[in-house]
Amino acid sequence: MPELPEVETVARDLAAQALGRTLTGVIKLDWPRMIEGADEAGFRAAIEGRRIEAVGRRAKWVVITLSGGLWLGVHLRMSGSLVVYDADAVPDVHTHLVMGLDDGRRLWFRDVRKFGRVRLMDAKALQALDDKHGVEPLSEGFTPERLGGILKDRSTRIKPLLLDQALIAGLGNIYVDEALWLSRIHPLRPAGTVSVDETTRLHGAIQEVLNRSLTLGGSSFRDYRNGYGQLGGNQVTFAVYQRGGEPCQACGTPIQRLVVGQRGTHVCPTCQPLG
DNA sequence: CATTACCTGCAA
DNA sequence: TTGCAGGTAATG
Repeated sequence: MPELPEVETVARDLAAQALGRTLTGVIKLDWPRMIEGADEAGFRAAIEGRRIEAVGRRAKWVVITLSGGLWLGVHLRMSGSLVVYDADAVPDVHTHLVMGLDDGRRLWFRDVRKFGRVRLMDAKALQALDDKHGVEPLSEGFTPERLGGILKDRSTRIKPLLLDQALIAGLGNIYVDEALWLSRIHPLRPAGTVSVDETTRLHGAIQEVLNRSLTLGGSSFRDYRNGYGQLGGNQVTFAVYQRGGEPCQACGTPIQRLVVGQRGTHVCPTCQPLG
């Protein structure tokens, strides 16, 4: 899914629409396997009557703070969306969870591929979620030096390393390919061979591609929708992602598609030399 | 480190 | 019909 800019956009959209609202209960739940942290009955009972006190993001999780010390974590994985609709909207077969709000509107979780998850958490589970994720790449703590420390002495190829949520939280396949192109680093480079200059470029490129996408409301490659059900606008800015065969916008060389760590990967062989 | 599994839809 | 899709966890 949705990587950091998309999840952040959804969280902001939900905050704008549902902050202070109370959940009246579960209106539809037809795929109980997506619920974690409680069984179906427990989940239904737990959310009813809870007020939405905050909506934020950690890594690729939307984190909804409920009254009474309970949190809902929503992971959209590949195809999920989390949207507020009016009461008269009719959920389709892919909408697996609908929760009522006390103003009559409804919060839908839709997920064609059913990989997404809704996790009911207490304070301890929330802490565990936080602990298993690495530095937020748009936070003050993410400095070029911090990135250098993550890359240092590692023989792992740079792309799978950047996708490791335990090290840096929120990057996915799109923004890793885009950031590596922008910093002119080949995805197969062993992380430890990336120079200080390149690390500085990569740090700036990661923040640039994420911030650009945030400004445009995220990238709708396929299923992504924001918290209003609308498409994002950042997909038109892709330099390499899903552009295999097209000329590199910097040098004209055809963009190559390869597979790295089982993921489709897009690279300009001229701008991002391997050897 | 690589492979498999989880699911469905869509384009080639 | 086959392969591919933005993610992650579990398993050799």
